[in-house]
Amino acid sequence: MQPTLRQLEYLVAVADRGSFHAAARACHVSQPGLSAQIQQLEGLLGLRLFERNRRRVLITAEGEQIVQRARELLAGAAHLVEAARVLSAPLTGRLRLGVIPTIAPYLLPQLLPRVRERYPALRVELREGQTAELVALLLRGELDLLLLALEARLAGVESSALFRDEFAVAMPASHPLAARKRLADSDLAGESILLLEDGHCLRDQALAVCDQAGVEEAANFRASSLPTLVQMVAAGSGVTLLPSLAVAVEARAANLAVVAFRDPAPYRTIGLAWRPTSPRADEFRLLGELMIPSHRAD
Amino acid sequence: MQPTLRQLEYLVAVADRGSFHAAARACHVSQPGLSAQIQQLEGLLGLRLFERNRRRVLITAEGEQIVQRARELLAGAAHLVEAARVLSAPLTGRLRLGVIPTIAPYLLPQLLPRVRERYPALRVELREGQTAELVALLLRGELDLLLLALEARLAGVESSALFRDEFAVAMPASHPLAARKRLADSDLAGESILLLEDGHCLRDQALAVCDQAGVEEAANFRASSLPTLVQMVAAGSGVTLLPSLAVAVEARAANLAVVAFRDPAPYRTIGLAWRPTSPRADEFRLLGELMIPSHRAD
DNA sequence: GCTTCTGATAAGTCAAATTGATTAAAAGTC
DNA sequence: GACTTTTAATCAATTTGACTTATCAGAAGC
Repeated sequence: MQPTLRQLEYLVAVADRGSFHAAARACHVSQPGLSAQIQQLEGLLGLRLFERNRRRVLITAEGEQIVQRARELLAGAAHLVEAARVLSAPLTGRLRLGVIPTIAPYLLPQLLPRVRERYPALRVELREGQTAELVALLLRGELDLLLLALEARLAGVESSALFRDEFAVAMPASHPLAARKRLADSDLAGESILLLEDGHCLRDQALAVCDQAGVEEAANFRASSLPTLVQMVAAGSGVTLLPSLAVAVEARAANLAVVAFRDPAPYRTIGLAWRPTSPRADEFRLLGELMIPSHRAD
Repeated sequence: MQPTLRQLEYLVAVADRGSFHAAARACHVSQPGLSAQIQQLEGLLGLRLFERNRRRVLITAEGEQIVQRARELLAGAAHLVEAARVLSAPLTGRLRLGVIPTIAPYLLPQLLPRVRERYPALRVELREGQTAELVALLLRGELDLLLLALEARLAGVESSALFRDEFAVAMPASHPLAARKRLADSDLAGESILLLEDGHCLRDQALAVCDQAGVEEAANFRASSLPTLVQMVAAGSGVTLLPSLAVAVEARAANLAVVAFRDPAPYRTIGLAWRPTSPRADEFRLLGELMIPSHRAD
């Protein structure tokens, strides 16, 4: 014979709360009803799941193991239902999206209206944060999907690349290199390079480019955001690397020049990430198509 | 809301058999009862799982995906029940054990009586075969547990080492080395080494030892079993490597001498292997304790 | 000693799964 | 072309079993 999912729900509820009464309340059933189901489950499995001391409920060692399996099973059932919902109506309901600060202000203004138009039943809830924080929230189940740079260390998540975002060099308009059409890594030699503060994955990627070019970061200066960084560059404090995504917006600053690298230009990879167990992976790939620039352009 | 496990069982049955009638028969319910449950499931999930043509049942693309998840869920439920059975009464019921031919005749005669004595409710069903064949059977679910040498390529299984089985050198009693107490690798130089035929993992391990010792296999001879190999050695055709496990039995051959290697002697690792998803892993480790020589000796 | 927890028990209720009989449609058979 | 067979759906009746309320017995706190 087989236990029912409901019995397993009750089991997990009692294990979580350490009380039949509290568990019954949480499951919206009466305590005797829940007790009966637990007893039936114990009979079915042939072992005692709880020690009842008249005063306190203690889970047995065997019960602990069964509870763990029950949790996985219930999660699987929830995923099945969620997968069905996705299949019957993809991209509807709530989608909690995390975006890093060096993407959000540049991609979202074009993206969100397109999403609203294409998937009007999708309710996007945004959260801006740095990669490490977003990944932690994703794995804890407080976010559904991340939009970020895939070069960062992404442990325990599944991801899909969307497009390359090439770096360019931003400098004061008066800078000697400002008149050049294209730059090589080596042209940066001797420049004072300004970067974002710690924690931004863009900082790490820019540092990697500097490493390769043999340039060092300017001491005593780290900006907390890209707009600030650009202002400092425009004010003549140095040069910086700017992702193409940000150029259209940030290059409007007065006294700023932006010059691209020669091919092959350094780049970061913009992509999506989700929990490997998420039943919505197909949905996310579909949504990703809206985010690719060639699609935005049409 | 949540589907019930029973509904998922019915779903899988219909998907497997392509017929409501056949599925109902297999589930021991009436066809209307099963139909009703499938309809309810479709309503619950909000999608059509089957296309009914009045004549033939076709599963939809969405249904296919749900069925796959349902299968996993049902397997998980079965594993939970199985785990409970193991917890309440470990080492009872049927255990289908696969053993390789270079272990079976030497370890089982002592092991099986001990198992019968210690776990009288355990019904051991034996199957002898080479590693590759046994692993395939294990993964297909036709065996529960393997007893073999862990040096072999074991993909997709979980394993646990039991003990080291050191190699010794078997030779004709008249051989010049037969009088030595211990041998080094280098003493084998110039010898004609006889080995088992292809497919035996013991052959690969012995070859590795020969490689290290710089000795080559004798051409034109490969034995199909250890006893044959030992007979050939006793008849003067050459020398061979014999695992300690086999020495007690095989060294009884007339005109045969067996000499151990100096420390560190080459060895193979005898261990157990099972499916990573098997709920009986704890049980297997328990059984493994009976197989360790120090335990056999008491 | 009283109250107030705890979980187990008993009896009755009710929703829902199931059954058997039947129907409608499609495909094969003569 | 009429007949048989087989399909899944439908309907009414039945049974099952999860659920409820009311109650009990033991343990702890005041």
